Amino acid sequence: MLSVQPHALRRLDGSATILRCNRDQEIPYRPETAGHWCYLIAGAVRRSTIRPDGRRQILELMLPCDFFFVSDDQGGETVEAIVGPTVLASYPAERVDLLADRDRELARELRAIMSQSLRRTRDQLMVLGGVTAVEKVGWFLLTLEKRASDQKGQVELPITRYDIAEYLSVSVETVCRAITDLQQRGIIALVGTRKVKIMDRAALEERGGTKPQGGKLGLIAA
Amino acid sequence: MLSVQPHALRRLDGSATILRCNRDQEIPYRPETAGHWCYLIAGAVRRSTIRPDGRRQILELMLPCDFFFVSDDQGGETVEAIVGPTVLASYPAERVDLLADRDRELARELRAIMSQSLRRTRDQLMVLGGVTAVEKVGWFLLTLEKRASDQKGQVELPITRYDIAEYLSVSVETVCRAITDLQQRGIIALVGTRKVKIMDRAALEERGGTKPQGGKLGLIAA
DNA sequence: CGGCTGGTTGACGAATCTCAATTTCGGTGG
DNA sequence: CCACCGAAATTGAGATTCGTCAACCAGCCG
Repeated sequence: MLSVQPHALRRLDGSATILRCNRDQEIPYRPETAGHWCYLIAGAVRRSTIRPDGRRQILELMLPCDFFFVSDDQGGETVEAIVGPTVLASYPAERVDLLADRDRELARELRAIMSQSLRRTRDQLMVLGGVTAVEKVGWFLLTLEKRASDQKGQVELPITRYDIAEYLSVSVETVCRAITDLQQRGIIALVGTRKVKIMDRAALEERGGTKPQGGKLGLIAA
Repeated sequence: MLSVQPHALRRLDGSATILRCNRDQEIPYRPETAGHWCYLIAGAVRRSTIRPDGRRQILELMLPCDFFFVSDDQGGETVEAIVGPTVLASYPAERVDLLADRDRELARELRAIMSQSLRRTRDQLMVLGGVTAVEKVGWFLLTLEKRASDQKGQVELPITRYDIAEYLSVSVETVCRAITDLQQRGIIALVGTRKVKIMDRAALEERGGTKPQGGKLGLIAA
């Protein structure tokens, strides 16, 4: 995942296939490939897995301009579109590998992409780890604002409460209660059910604690 | 992190520096570098971060034969030895990058390493996510057995209960209680406090649910 | 209008955290 | 070799948070 399109990756454009997906539809792939890299153009995508107890855990959330890899054998993971029309560009892994073999810049950017994906996963891990439900939701809102700020201080929620719950590993009800709580304390304000205004960022960061470090793109910043 | 030393990485040996660390000592680095890759020879290493509430979260646990990256600017993360004498080989990032530019096989192996690190982090994330404390500990024991099996069905715990607690995001007391519980049900047996025999693997996997997928090394298995 | 999905709120119980006390283990010095 | 010390490990009791179950509201679409 990467929010800034690195320029070396542009050289892949020639081998791109445009995919359009509906809601809850798995990202398609051609069985003859070893997987493919995707660049998300519009919509939202989740990488998720099912727990033995039947609940779903969202492992990664992709938003427009993110770059990510989809293996054909996800080993229990599924990658699917979450919202209405989701559009993405797909690049066969073989071709990417071949290009990277000859293009050192591309190779480094691929490492940078994975590095950032790793960083985000670690951030998510830290949040799941311990903080309270309100803090989890607060962190989620801040993260989302950094990644997909509608306007400064305003976030359009691209996903349902259920998805948020599965992303943060809490029950839907708890997500609702947390949002309500933040609202009543004047830290956020809801516009409809899918748009959030951040009224008191400091409080949100303090409670959420974990200032999500959106992350510059270090060259191999693990 | 990688438990199998890929052979292309051997070509780095020329530029290796051997580091020896004591317990709780941060992995040293030279300020003039952009970071370094490390190959853990003996001991154990943790990558951790401090939560706003003061608690520490272990984000990654490195065991002998693991390969991992240490950035000089960890952005709040620290990487340090956990046990007595920890020995590792260090390779400056610049040199690795330069070599990877010319060595496609090395470049691919680097991607594979990061890919596995990502997979493990996702596994950990999933465990933190929802399961009960007993299941967390069970999963941890199984994972550890796969990565560092003393003998089959026997695990030497390289780290303290406190570290386990910080890795699994539960309190130390809860870790103890979980271990006691597993013992009383005959699923595991303790030999001293730092060695565990797995008596009933099936039960452990079932309860722990999440069968930790130690992970073969797919070439770019994201 | 009726059904359905998504969202919200309340009450209750279970699991975990916190605080506190106690025991075990390892090493260190006499 | 033994006594002693501190860190690690364990156990208990009470407080708190969160999940579950259940009811209810609000758009949306046929």
